[in-house]
Amino acid sequence: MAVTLADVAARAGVSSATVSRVLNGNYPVAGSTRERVQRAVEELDYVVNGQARALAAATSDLVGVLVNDVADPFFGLIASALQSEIGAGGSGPAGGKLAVVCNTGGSPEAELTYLTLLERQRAAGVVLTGGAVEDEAHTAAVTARLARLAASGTAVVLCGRPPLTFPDESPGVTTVAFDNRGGARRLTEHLLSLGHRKIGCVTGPLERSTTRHRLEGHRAALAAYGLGPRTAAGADGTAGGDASRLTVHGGYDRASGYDAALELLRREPDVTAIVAANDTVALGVCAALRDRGLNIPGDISVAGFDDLPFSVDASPALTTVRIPLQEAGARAGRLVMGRQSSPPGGVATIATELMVRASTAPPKTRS
Amino acid sequence: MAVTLADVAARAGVSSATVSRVLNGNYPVAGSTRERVQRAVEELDYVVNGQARALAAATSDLVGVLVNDVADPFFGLIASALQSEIGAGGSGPAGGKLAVVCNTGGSPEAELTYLTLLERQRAAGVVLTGGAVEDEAHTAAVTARLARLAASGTAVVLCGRPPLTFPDESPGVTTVAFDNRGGARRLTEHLLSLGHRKIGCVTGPLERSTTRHRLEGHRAALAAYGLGPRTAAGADGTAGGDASRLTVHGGYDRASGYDAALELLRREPDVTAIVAANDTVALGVCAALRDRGLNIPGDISVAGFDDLPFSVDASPALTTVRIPLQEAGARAGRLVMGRQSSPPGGVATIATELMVRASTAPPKTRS
DNA sequence: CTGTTAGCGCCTTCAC
DNA sequence: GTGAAGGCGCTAACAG
Repeated sequence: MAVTLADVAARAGVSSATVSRVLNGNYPVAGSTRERVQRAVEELDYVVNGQARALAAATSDLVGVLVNDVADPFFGLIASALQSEIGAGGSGPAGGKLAVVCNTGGSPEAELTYLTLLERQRAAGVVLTGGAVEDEAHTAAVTARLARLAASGTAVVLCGRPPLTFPDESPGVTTVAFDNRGGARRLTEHLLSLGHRKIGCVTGPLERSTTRHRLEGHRAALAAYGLGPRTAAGADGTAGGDASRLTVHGGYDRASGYDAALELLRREPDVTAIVAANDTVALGVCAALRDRGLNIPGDISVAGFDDLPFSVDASPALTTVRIPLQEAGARAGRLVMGRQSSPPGGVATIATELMVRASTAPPKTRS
Repeated sequence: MAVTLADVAARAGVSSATVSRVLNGNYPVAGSTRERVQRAVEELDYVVNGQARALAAATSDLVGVLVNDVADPFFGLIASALQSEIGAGGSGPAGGKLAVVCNTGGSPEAELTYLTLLERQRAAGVVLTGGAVEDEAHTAAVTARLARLAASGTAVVLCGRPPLTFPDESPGVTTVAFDNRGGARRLTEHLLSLGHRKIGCVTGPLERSTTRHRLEGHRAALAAYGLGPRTAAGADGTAGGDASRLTVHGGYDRASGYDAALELLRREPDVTAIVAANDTVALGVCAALRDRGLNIPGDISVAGFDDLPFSVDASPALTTVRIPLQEAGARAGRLVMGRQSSPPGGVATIATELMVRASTAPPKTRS
């Protein structure tokens, strides 16, 4: 079948150990011998067997990357930057790993299943991206799994999800977190400062950390303006500011945005602005508003989140909160490769930036 | 360190061979023994060593996916569908492979490098996506490499690139091709039928097969309308239809579209329509036209290609050619897994569909 | 500097 | 049905 180390050794007239040394280059070998070996390798078109090497050396060339869906630009950008970062570099020890991309679809079970598959492969590292599902049992399961991976030498990095707390001392799991809360707060403050008071909120799935953080930021901004949610008792829903009535939950997809916008208009026709769960959802919101004959931002302002590439080309260009996803992905890549030291406390928080564009404007003055 | 088969065997009071048989389930084992083994596995939190298994059984759980860039929705959609297809299914033999995503950035060298890395890993399959670089030496190198991979049992699938011709009998390399030529032709015919005669063409990188095919389709449509490129001799550039002057090459990115549109307007201010290399480029074209104060489609019509998700939300909604990328990716996944038989001739051509939306309209009548 | 010798952890004929 | 033994291809001590 395939040519092996022994074949090369035979052809070069040396022992297989010598060939191994030449290949790995981390051991002194005489120049003439080295050349002979290299020639034999070329002539035989020899390609090392990574699995055998991995088994013998107890190393791995694989790094797992868990994403909800690579087709979603949010994850695509992270995965791309990450892959480029770990794939580059020499074919030596700390360079040239392969990225194993796993679509979990946001399913906790899939997450655990892939974690098992990666553990099977004795992956050199694992990166979990995107918001976490905030279910106690699942969090515990993931924590335990990651602790085990880390303990067995797998580098574990969290990117875009909140840090995990481990029972024992931190097993070296590092986190690249996004400042979703701060970004959301600044975004809502921007709308408030424009004069909006009835701000609809189309959020993501209830159980995800990203959803919660963005919602918290939004509410914090409202509260600072005295528009916090009132206690349910005695609330009659007359005055503006009823946070729960102005909040609609949905998925992180365009269709959810479309539906949620219609629902919002039904509940509160006077809404003057809508903050969406992310840019994709915002596009759905915009489409719904247009279909209703509403002008953006003339009649209603709309804002997204993430600043995905298409946002600037949307109609109108979307006001949003920028997350430097490629930087984050690259950083996660460096961390998982051990090319960059872990930040103090094991958590690096990536700042987010408000991008004011054409989809937000002061509310229409009442006619 | 990690718990091994032997540990499980010891705990269950059986031989390691028996444990192996229980795990793989492809051999008769007594019910009681099986239960004992399974309990031991659970109690010890045993996870098979994929590398050792791969080495011993000469199998692999890895499928390589070469893309230009996963962050590009075109590739992201293919990769996503592919991953979901191969990742699903039981953890048995023909189910549950891991997708190794490799960003080549369109570089021939990177392509070969990753092919080597995947060969190292003895990948179960390899899928090359997107247009090929049409360089003779490189094509030969890739062909040789793929022939070797295929010969050694690796399933090789081409997705979105033209079929390769192998010196010997076809080594079972199957191709999922896109009808770029037909799609481009119908798109340009659409513009011609609207009355356009000076149609600018912003194409992709010269050396890529996708670029060539789309350009061929475009030119075929023009030729059918008697607007083919005139022979250089005696051409004075007066009449419309000078294909080369109306064609600008660039990359497959937004910035290229922006620049190319400006260049096109410089060369030929009377252009009434522009077909772009793909949707991303089209967005750049639209941005440039807007910045020039031109209305789309009032002053100039613009069309894209691929029908990426954001195209429908562009301003105005983009007329484009739809390629069912997820279907293609899923099919490539099934083919590489051997779950679907190869099409006759080894080539399946995916049809493309013209999507007429708001960015194209009849040309403005001369004032 | 180079060859020899053991395994890495698992699968897979063979016997029983 | 189950155990014993050999080997997958390579690396890593250990001698020399």
